[in-house]
Amino acid sequence: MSAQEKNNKLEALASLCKRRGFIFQTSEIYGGLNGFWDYGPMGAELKRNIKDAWWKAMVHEREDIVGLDSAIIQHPRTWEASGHLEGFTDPMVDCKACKKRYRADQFCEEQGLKLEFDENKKPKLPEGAKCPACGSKDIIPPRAFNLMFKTYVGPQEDTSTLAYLRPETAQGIFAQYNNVLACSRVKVPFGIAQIGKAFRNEINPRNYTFRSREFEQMELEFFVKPGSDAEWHDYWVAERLKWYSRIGLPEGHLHRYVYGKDELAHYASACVDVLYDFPFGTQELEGIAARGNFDLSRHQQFSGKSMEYFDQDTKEKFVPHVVEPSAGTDRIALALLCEAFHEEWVPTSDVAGSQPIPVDYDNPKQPQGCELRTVLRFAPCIAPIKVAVFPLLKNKPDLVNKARGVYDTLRKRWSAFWDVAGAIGRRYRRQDEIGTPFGVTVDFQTLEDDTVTLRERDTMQQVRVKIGELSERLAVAIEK
RNA sequence: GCGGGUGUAGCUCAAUGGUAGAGCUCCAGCCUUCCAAGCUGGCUAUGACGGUUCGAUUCCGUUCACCCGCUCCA
Repeated sequence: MSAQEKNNKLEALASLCKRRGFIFQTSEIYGGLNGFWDYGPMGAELKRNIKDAWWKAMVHEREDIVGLDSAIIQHPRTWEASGHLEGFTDPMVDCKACKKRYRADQFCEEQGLKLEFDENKKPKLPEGAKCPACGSKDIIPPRAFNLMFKTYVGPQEDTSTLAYLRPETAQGIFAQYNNVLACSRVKVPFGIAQIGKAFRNEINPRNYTFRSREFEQMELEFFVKPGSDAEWHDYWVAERLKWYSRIGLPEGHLHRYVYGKDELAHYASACVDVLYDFPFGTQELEGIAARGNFDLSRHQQFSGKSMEYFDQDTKEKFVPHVVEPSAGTDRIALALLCEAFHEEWVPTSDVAGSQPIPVDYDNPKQPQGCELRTVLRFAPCIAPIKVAVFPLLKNKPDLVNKARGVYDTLRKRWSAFWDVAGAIGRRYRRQDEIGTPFGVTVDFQTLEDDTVTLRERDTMQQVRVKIGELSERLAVAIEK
């Protein structure tokens, strides 16, 4: 795909997302706010389905993982212990002459120098630093920048009440590790799962919703016996890839990035990123890290509370090591939208043949005898609406009443959609655009034999099904 | 943060220093026996603030947002 083509595809997708209620710019009426996005009716369903699928796979279908929902604002000491207060920053420098930008530490190392810090811990360039590209010494000094959002707890606004919006949900898990252990009767190896918002004051939000300042994480901390880290890390990488396949991101469209030893944090023994081929590049959806006992040890040190685990079987006492699969809900939502998004030319006459033709974004010309169909091919478990119900004609009360009955039955079990407006073809296409996998139409034959047509989104094929068998038939596809 | 681009209706686009248009969508009605048909009617817009001007959507400035490149992404 050419760069232009990718750009056109993302633009077409963003336009659809707004038109059909998936994603809106936040505070749009006030001109928007950089790095923040809202989800409309369809987007809210989509995200909920992603989170439900994750929770189901990680918590409900397993015996060794329990859930947690910790506060967004934690005690500030949390972030001292986690290292975010100190190290959650990447000072940058710019060359005034050639406009190149560097990370300050890398900029210095490249010329055999070391980034210095003044008495306020503010970074500054050492003597003699110059731009490696053009040799200029006219460098904009490094700007220190902590990515945590600050706020104040209570009426006083001073350093005694300073607090932070969490930059990750994980630390809430570590901080409650003892309580969870005491109440839930879990034994190592076990995990604590959490879904929630996190906040990072990114320097440069980019790529639609990909890098946002407010985002949702789905994190698991899986506590294991020291020494079994590698084995469990491999296990979770495989497990997570299986999950992506289940929600409609096949392994062929994902990539694994295995960190080299020199790229790992000093306490980590392994890290694998799961990447997806977005139109704007191959980018991270999830990081799966083996973090040793760094986090629990740090909280033990900063809180003075023991984080040791006593193994009844072996009579050993240890601080468990942890494997952390940490996924971004919004990034997965965007990946699913990109993966599902298809525009195709569908034939309206024999001139065009019978097969739909995918749109060529470099040359989006309409073939003769065709019209455009936009369709989101979501996996049924992810689709915001599972089934739409239509009476064939809206001015025939018998059809409308009969269809209404079918709708009332189906909506008790799934998110369903009722539509009587316009020609039947138009109603099908509207559902295609929001990715509804099934359409059920009540026609005149229904009044005679109690069968309806069941139309499948991707193939547009229809089969006749007894109303009484509809639910079971849908369940097979939706709830697998 | 730097450089480039773009902001007009829900979407895609047009136009103009002097009444802002179209197509699609959406809503209502009619019609319609399975894939965006047709007819009638309707709602909706110059991102924000300031300046120049008799008059600014148009020119100028500032700002905000989005896209691209650089950069960054624990």
